[in-house]
Amino acid sequence: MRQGPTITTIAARAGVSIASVSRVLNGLPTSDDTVRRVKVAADELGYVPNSVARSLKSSRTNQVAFAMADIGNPTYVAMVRAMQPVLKAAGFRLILHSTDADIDDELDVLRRLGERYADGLIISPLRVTERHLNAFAEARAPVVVIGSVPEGTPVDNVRADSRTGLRLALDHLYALGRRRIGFVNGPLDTVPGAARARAYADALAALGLPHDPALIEIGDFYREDGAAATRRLLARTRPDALMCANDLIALGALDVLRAEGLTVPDDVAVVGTDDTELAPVAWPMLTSVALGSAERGRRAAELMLDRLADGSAGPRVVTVEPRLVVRGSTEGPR
Amino acid sequence: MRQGPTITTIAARAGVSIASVSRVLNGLPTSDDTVRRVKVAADELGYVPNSVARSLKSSRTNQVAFAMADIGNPTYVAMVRAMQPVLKAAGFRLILHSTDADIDDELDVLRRLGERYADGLIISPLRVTERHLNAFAEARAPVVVIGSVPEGTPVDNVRADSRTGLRLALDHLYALGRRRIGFVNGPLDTVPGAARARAYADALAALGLPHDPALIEIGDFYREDGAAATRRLLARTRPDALMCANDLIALGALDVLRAEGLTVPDDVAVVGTDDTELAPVAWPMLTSVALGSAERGRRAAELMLDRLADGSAGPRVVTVEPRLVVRGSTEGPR
DNA sequence: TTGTAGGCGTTATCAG
DNA sequence: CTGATAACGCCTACAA
Repeated sequence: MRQGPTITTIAARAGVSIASVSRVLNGLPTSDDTVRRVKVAADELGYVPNSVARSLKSSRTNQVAFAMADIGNPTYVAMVRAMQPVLKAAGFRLILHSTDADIDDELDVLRRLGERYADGLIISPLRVTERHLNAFAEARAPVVVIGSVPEGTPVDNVRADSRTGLRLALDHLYALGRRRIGFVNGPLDTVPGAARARAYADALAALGLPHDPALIEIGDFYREDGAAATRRLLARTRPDALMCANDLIALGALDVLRAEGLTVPDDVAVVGTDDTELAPVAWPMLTSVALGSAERGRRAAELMLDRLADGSAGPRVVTVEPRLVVRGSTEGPR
Repeated sequence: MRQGPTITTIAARAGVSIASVSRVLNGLPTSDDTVRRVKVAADELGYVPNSVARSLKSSRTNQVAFAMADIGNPTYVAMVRAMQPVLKAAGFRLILHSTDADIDDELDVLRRLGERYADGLIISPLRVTERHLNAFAEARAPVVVIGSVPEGTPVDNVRADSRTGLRLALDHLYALGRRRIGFVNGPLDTVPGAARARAYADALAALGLPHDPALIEIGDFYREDGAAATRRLLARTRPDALMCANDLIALGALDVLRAEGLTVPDDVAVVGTDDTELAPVAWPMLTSVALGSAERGRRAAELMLDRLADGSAGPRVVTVEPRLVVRGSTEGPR
């Protein structure tokens, strides 16, 4: 763990100037003899270039940061997992920020971009406030947002298509003969909560089903909240299907339905959202709307790399196609 | 996204030298007037210090890297999640490396520590080879290894205690009257695979149960492999309990048992290992040996911070206490 | 082809 | 208390 050699060390050892060392190391035209001596010296000393010095000179860190609410959430895990190989292949390291969806924390991450510790930031805020929009505009490095932002926001944007996603799910339930399709959503002031509320209403309308407020319940995005919300919903009405705003909520719904002695999917079909790794673990396995977390992560990383290669293009919007993954919680037992 | 101001910009604006600016920014004794002028200028310009330049000067990056096989694995997710707040509180950023358990990749990460992009590396290799040990010795920055390393390896080390963990599990099964306790393990040339094989044998011996090779089967650490291994095992013998080397394997076992028409836990009790977030999602909920992934992550981060604060101490070994989390897959159907 | 020198943005030392 | 100035390690004109 001794101190590493620098080009100065190598220059001394090889009997050449630091400029020559730098040239050899960067493959610039140099005499064969010099090349040989430098390579030998560098090899013997186990030279590894100092990336900090390089960054200071080049004002490039080869690091990209990703900020999300909670790395424990399977959706973000899927994103990270998909970003990683893209960034790595391009020679970038990935820095992870967990913000607990705390707005000040998120703004702090954006402000700190000014420290230039990363070349760009991919961020997936649960809520997008006015302050976020300001911070996006003021950001000192390229920002890619996962989750919809208003038209005209000066960032690249990767969005899910909840609208089509819920439409797929409700069509599927309708085709199975379900007509009283409940909806257990997350908070309406979050990006996904708001989007999914609209999407549910639209899908009902498209099917010509009535929009019955008794069939809608709201909790937070976790299993316990989903369970509690489902309990409240069941206390006042009896759906034949439950659309859930994410997989954790759906797990909570399964818990409650089982506790109430209702059979899934015979009595009540259940659909989750996000198609996380949890969906095929549940029993019955959970039918879920895949909003393409992995692909959103991948696309975000690609947008970032594009942007870093050529900063001039206008803000781009990429929408990822949803897919319905049908499993036992809607298709019948087993 | 304009270029950020530097202390030079501020100095000019405040009409003082860059030295004074630096002093004010670092809270060193300065006249009130200078302080005021510098702060105003810095504020107006939205100054944010450049961390790269700071790093070059201080040879500290305030970054810690974590290398693991696959961020999709819930065990690593738990570690990352636990490291994050510890590092963040100490002002460190977290860099993530996913190596796919590729040895060359892991060695590369170790070698690149010489680039000084991070102050230290936490690594959790699935296999620890001779080359790893060499690389640990040669590393240009502090290394903390999660997973056992041989005595005398010059790194801090956080280990799980599979031995006690499996002992807890087998005692539990024994107490429930199970006597034919099968074992579905992962590859024996991995750190956890080897440890768990020994631990299983020891636990059997302690209970005075015979070590029957027919009850042991090996696959990889994934659900499909666990299912296949369980199928092979059931084809030749009939256990009344299955100990599984991780939760994914246990899920595969549940799949196969269900398919065979066997009831869990009545016919066969099932125990997983790692107590991941998947355990309480399965049905029946999975009893699992918690080897403290989160705590191992937390402790590793703490060891790293200690080490960075004071490099002189000898290599330390921390062992995390296991815990058996009992759920429906052993205790009876709810 | 090679070496000298300046600069990336900070911090820290040293005179004044 | 303050300002010049020299590092940190690297890259790159520019000059030889």
